[in-house]
Amino acid sequence: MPSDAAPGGVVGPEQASRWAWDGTSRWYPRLLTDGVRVERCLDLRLAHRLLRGSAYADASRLARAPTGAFDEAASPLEPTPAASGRAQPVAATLFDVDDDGPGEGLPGPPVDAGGVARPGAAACVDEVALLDEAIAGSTHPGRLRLLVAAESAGALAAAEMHHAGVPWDTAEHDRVLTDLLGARSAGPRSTPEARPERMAALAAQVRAELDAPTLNPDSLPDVLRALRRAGLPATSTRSWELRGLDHPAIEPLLAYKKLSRLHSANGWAWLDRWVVDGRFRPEYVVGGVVTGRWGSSGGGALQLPRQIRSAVRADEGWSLVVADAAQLEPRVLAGLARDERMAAAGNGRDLYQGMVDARVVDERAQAKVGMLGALYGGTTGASAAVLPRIARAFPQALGHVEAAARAGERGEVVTTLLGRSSPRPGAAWAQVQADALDPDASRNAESRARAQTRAWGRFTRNFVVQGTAAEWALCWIAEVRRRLWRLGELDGPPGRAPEPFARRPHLVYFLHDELVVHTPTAWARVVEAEVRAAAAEAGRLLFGGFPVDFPLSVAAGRTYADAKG
DNA sequence: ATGTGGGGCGCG
DNA sequence: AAAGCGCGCCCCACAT
Repeated sequence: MPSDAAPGGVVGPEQASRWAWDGTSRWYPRLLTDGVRVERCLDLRLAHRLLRGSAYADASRLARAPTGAFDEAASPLEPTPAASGRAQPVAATLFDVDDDGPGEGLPGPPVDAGGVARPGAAACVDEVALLDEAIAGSTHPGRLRLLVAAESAGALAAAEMHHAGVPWDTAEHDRVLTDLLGARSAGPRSTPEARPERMAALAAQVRAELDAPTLNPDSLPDVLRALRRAGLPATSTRSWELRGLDHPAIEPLLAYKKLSRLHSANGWAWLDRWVVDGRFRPEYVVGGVVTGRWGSSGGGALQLPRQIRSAVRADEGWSLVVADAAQLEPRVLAGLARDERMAAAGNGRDLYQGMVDARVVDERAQAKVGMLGALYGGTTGASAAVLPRIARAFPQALGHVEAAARAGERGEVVTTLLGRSSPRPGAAWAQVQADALDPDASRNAESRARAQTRAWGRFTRNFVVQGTAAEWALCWIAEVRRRLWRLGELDGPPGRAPEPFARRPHLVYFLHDELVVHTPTAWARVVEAEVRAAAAEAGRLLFGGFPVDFPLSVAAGRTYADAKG
């Protein structure tokens, strides 16, 4: 169906229809371009990938099915040829569903299978049945339904954030760059002359101090050679290693590297390429990370350095509400492991401070570093030193991640709360293990195998926590999205945000445990309350009545930097 | 010329 | 101060 026949009557919040399509990123952008917002969907590709890999559904027909169209990543549709002035046919299939909440049921039979489908409307219908069967026959149907619904809702949110864009103050960005880097150079790109003023000056200083007139400070071998020639025991050019060296070239070199990073990653070239009409529009890749976190492609959306966050600026009369979940991963672990003492330490307060108050550790910093060590599998330094105290205080929680690590070391699969399973180690992994078992194996082969085993254990240890935290975050963003839309439209003139968000608070940025809402300033307090309520709801969806809470730090401001305080 | 891999560093 | 997890992107060096 052409986009002007897009589902006018089926997308309002009072409607209960759900799109089932082979890729939200493929179909939703053009609906949004037409100002159409979809309340709910089932993303068949995302669901397929999740369910096929889930240990909860490993006995399903789906788990044994040969790979097919739904195993590949969704490719975006070709842009509509401008000349035709018409949208391509929509291949998604519309299903009628009961008015149940997310996770309470997959769509029923199709009532409208319109248009040309790739992989085909009929294939979509079959796929829905296959997925439904896999869920129904799984060990945890409720969890998998929730996961599929949350992942699909996340895909909608991701497309909407791309559509709305992050409001960007180009002049402020330019000011920051000029401030730090000095005047922009007029020299041709990819030549030393292209370096901004301050970078060029620092480069000259480094060359002088190292007596290396042609040194390129961007070249590792160059820098290493020059440092060695100056009698310094450098083995790399990592900042923290350089910091330990005593030589007049070090300070300008470190300063150069810092500026160079800003210039190359988020400098004027980035601004020209990624900010259009005052909006930064990154591509989010839902489920792009093994653990279920989102990835991004283009513009480094998930690595916006603090230095330039003052350039993220709400439109006139609008504000940014920035919320982040405090100590999300340890709290998720407390819920996952049903560790009541650990949950209690974080109840209504900073979890790390709670650990000090409960005399688990002496200082907040110890709590933080020790907890990170527990989550990541740290074995050295200050982290390892406090780990035993944390293990004594929270045996349930620590036992949970230890068990995940041991399973990984045995080459087994581990699974998040809602059912995302870790990949199995690859063929290379097995080969290294086999080599070590060979009677003639060298010391080297054995230690390589041991190191690899431990590394995979650290991966699976972290997987269950990071992955479940990602599930909490998906539920959070899905709830926020739903609640914001329910607030309705503000009276008065539309803002600069594109329809359908011109008069509505809307999500513009998401970063693992943090989100940003762009809202008319008059609504900032309301938005804040909704974002908090959504976090509480996410906790209930994952952990039911288990008493673990998820406090947020929330602030409103004109810029991202202001709101972060 | 173009692709690939590693070092390095930004984010959580 | 980093380490222990997960990413993306830059530059350079080196392969083709």
